[in-house]
Amino acid sequence: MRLINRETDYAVRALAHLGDKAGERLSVSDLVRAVGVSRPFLRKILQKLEQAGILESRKGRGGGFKLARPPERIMLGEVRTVFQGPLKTENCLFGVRLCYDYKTCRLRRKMRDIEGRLARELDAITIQSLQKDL
Amino acid sequence: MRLINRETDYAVRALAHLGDKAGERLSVSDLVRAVGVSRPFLRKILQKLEQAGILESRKGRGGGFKLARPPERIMLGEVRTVFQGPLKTENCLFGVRLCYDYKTCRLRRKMRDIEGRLARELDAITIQSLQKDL
DNA sequence: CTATATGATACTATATCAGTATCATTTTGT
DNA sequence: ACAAAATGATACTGATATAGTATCATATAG
Ligand code: FES
Ligand code: FES
Repeated sequence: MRLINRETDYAVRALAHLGDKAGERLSVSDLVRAVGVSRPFLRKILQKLEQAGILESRKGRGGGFKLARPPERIMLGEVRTVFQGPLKTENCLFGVRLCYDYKTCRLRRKMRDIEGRLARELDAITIQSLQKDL
Repeated sequence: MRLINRETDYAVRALAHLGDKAGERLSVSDLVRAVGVSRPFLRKILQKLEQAGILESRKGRGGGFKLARPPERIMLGEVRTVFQGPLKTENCLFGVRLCYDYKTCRLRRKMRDIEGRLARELDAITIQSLQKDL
């Protein structure tokens, strides 16, 4: 199992690069160079980040993307959720269906605690902490 | 992302049921009843557990499966690894390829720590702790 | 008013997950 | 010996998630 997939990976690299540039707006071309991934794929990723409110975009000549917030307020956990969904499932963390006895299930509580801790740890990593020029 | 998939789920239920029976050998038919999953699928799961050294099997009439170890020495993390592979990847936890600068990568270390903690937490949950008759 | 940039969306390919089917081999009871 | 009852090994199929591409619409600067 991968905790972090390709889209999240590229997203974080792009965000860290934008963080390096201290709030500047960059074009997809700039980011393609920095991240090292195909242009159409990165475009899709950036659009998702924009929809999630992590990036702000501007269309037209001279357009591009900039961070919607300072890099110390963008968390790895949040970025991960955009591309891979939340860690928690609604009812039962353990498989799709319910256990034979949901009410008395001890594992459910334990797994919930573990996933909660994991989520907090992922949220403790900010984009700022991943910038080059720290 | 699911921390635990279906195979691991069913495997744990089967193991917990075997634990309830205190080292008894049970047939697939017994376990199908206890776990509530199709017979061929459970068979595949049990065979993997046998290959992993978590179950012992006996063929032929009156055969079946029993725990290869006491339930307090079978860990959720180990079972999970049988079906979903290890948490850690060799080089870089972050995506498939290396970062632009592997040596100076701060994220790699952080993710390694997080994954390490997660693995320890999963290993702290034993089959015994999930048995009905605790 | 056009070149340049992103927005929206649909499509394709590949990998992983979930589940089924089949035949071989071992063991036990008669 | 032999048939019934069990698991072993393995190949196959369908569904879902991941990874990536392609196309046309829309906004903006000059
Ligand atoms: S109710 Fe889902 S693991 Fe127990
Ligand atoms: S080297 Fe892989 S995340 Fe940095």
